[in-house]
Amino acid sequence: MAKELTSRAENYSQWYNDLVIKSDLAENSSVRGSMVIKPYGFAIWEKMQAALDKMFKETGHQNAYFPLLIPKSFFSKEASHVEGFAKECAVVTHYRLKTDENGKVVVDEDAKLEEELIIRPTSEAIIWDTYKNWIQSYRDLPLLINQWANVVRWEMRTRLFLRTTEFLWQEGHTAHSTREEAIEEAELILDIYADFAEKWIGVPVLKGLKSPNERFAGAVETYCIEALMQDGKALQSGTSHFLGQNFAKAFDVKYVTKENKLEYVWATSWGVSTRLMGALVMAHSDDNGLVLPPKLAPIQVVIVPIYRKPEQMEAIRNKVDVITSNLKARNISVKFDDRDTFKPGYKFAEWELKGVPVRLAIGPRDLENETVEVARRDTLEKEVLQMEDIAEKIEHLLEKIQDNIFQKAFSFRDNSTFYVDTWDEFKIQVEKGGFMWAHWDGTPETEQKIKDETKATIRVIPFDGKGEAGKCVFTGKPSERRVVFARAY
RNA sequence: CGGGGUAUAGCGUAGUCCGGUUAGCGCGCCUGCUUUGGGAGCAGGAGGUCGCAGGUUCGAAUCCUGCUACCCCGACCA
Repeated sequence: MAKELTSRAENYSQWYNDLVIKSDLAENSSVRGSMVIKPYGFAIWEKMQAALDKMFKETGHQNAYFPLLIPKSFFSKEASHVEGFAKECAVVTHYRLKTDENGKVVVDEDAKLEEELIIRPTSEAIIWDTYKNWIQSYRDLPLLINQWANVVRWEMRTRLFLRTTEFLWQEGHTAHSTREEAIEEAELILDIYADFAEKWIGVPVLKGLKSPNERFAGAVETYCIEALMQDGKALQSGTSHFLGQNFAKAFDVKYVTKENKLEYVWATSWGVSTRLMGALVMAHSDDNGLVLPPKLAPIQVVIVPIYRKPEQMEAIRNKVDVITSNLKARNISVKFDDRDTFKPGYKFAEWELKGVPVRLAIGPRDLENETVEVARRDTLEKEVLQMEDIAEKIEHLLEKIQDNIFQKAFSFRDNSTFYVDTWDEFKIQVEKGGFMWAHWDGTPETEQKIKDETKATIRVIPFDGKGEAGKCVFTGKPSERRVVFARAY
């Protein structure tokens, strides 16, 4: 294992890359733009999945699975949807390989598909084509389906977790009988996402609407949660779309009302992806490595023995067995690092790099005094505690850590949030990073011009935005409320 | 897709300009002994089609031609 991590101050983006690789979350694969998620990283993703999946099910959603390959013609049905994704679709054109005269494997040109298949960049098309058959009556509604899947978007430039060619996500697709109910659904999901981000990942988020420029292709309204990373850039962390009747009309999905009238259904779609892993890494970690929120850490407590002789190790092991079973009884995941091939100092550094929230060290001194050294990853503080009720103390400590990293991220965001009223201020602040609450005249043209000049976009039109009126920071035209600008990932 | 760069062991690199013994070093890996409260030390060892394909030459990691892949900066994006 390499010893040094690039520091955040030195090169934030290098730090992020180093950290993801060195902490064993993921690595680049031999496939352009696609990563291998390694067991340690995947364990975190599985915990995210489990928590979200539970929340979806508790709110009446069911999981299903739809095909990876989508006939090309399906994409031409919703015009703005195609336009949004056309430039980044992988296309399957043949179904067979053969060996040529030089012994090389080549595509068999005789095996050309009648109609090309698109590897899903998102599943609206195939799902709405299916829903057409599932929905006839108001009794079939609402239809609340979620899918855990992989999708492919042929991005120009990729970064581990933040943007990869193939990524894992969940996508919810719901159908409703009224506009109001669909909007309610989109908002409900947004609340779930925000809750998950804050209570599990420990990342505070702003909730609100996207501006028209940033809206999902085919949506009437896009809701989002937006987080702020340590380098002052924003990360869109989840989106929930109110699709109106766009997809119902494109795929001809109608239902009969109680009054025996034929109506198009109302729709939503919503998703979060492995990008959340990127948010997790960038929000809390430091120059020593990952800092994982206890609720998502694959290993919550690691125990490092300190010993010289085999007899000491045995005495420690006996003590550790007791602690371990007490912790497990409280649903706390523990690892006893009894590898005899590494010294304690090495192990301390390694588990720090991997972000394990709590580390216990037990040596001869502790056995003698009935104590244990407890180190917390978030603050790097160490203290020696009495062994009595240790499991309970650790359980409380984990809660405290979960809370502390959220608070820390919250005050970071607070200190990186600015009210900006003039264009000069805007241009200066944008270089420093952070969320900028500014007035905007509401036109896509102005947003585009601001983006062209500063690379900053409207990240979110927040729900809790103060209703105060003002003048657009760029054009000086009247504005009803402030919106949040930032440079984004 | 535009601009720039790189390709040598699992990883990071020296050597390339100016061709010449057996391609060197660090990390990691293997074996042994000593070590263990913040990234151990010593000794020994294994590991290389020098990105691919041609060419020049007595001789190519090094020079020439073509190809490929990857990285960085833009435009695009969850």
